[in-house]
Amino acid sequence: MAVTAPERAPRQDNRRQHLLDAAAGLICQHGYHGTSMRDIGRATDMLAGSIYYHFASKDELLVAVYTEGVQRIAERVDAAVARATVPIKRLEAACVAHLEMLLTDSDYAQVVVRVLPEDAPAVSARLTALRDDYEERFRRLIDALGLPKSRRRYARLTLLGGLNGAQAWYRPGGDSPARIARRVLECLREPLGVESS
Amino acid sequence: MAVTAPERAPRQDNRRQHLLDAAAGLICQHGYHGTSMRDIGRATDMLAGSIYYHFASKDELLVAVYTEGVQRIAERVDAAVARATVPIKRLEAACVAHLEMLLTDSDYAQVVVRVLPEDAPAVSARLTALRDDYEERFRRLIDALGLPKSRRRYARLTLLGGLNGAQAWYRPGGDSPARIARRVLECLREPLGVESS
DNA sequence: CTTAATACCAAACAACCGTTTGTTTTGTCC
DNA sequence: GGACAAAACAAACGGTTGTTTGGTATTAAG
Repeated sequence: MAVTAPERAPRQDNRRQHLLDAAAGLICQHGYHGTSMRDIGRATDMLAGSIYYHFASKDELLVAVYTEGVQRIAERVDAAVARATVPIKRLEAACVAHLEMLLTDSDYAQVVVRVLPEDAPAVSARLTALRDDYEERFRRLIDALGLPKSRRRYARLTLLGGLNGAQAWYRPGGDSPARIARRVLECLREPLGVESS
Repeated sequence: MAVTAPERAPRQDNRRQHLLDAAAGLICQHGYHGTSMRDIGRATDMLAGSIYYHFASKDELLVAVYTEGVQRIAERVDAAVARATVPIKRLEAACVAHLEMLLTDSDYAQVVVRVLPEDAPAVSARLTALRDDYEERFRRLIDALGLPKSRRRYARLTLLGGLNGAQAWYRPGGDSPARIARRVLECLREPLGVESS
């Protein structure tokens, strides 16, 4: 084999990660429209214009944060799920990992839940696809429970709605994310049951 | 009693309502930061500056929309609840009314769920108070079910999370809002139950 | 040492933002 | 019809937005 082009090694692009971190932190605090390129620049000690060396546009920066968010939370959930074998325990592990990331461990994950795809119309389809890709995991976990098919869809949507809703009211002093996750799941496992019909 | 000042009748201020309607529609579509005063002006055939005759600021306009949103959805929910007597049926009626308003009948209600109070820091406390005031109804409806006290809080949060989450995935062609509401509530009433622990 | 890509700065761009000001139109009462 | 407030316009304010452009150190390979 001929020695192919040596391809000069690029400098280690560690500022790009710095940019993503700052963007994730600011966007999850102030929302997408509430965060300006200059805000992100200030947080990374560079000028707003310089960001365009790393990302083509603000929308593309959002897509990058979103992508990393999905990847990070998916990784953690997958690892947690793998540690259990009984289907309901696997689902519980997923809920706990999901909420721990969402509420305390990752600004990235928070961006995925907080930023609506419609906030960036030019890339909304890609954002939606990313989120769907993640939520697919929960579909499979719930399928494994053996519920009647007609109930699976709503079990998933209610569960995720209940979990993600915690973002709106969670405060660090109260119940831990893991406890919240288990109690929300408990709501779906133990019937409200009282007087019938 | 002396005849008090006649107080010339103000013109019927129907443009104010027009403004509120337009603001509700635009904000629920594009979010608070995604809607400009000029957008609202365009939708009401007036100039952005003219809006300031009716509202002191953009934030105050949001508060007005929010207030009307809470009032409208609360009215409808209260009326629906009053038609039933059995506690679980009263809760079901509330869920159905809530989702019908949220998904099809009222841009105002959608604003209340979609706009985070932190989007307008100067008035966030007032927005939060308005929302809490509304959700208090669900607390009372769930209290009436006679659940153990420790479960009431999470039942409420999971239920509202599940219902409001529908805003993210609902599309007019599928299940009706009323059906969605009943199926979400069903998720909390019928145990997921399968293999135990 | 030359060459060239990397990774940034400095400055400007046009467009838009929420808001204010002064003026004009519109409607209603006496 | 003259007075007067309500309700709008027209135009600007200062500031911010996302983005572009041109230049410039830094680095590494040939």
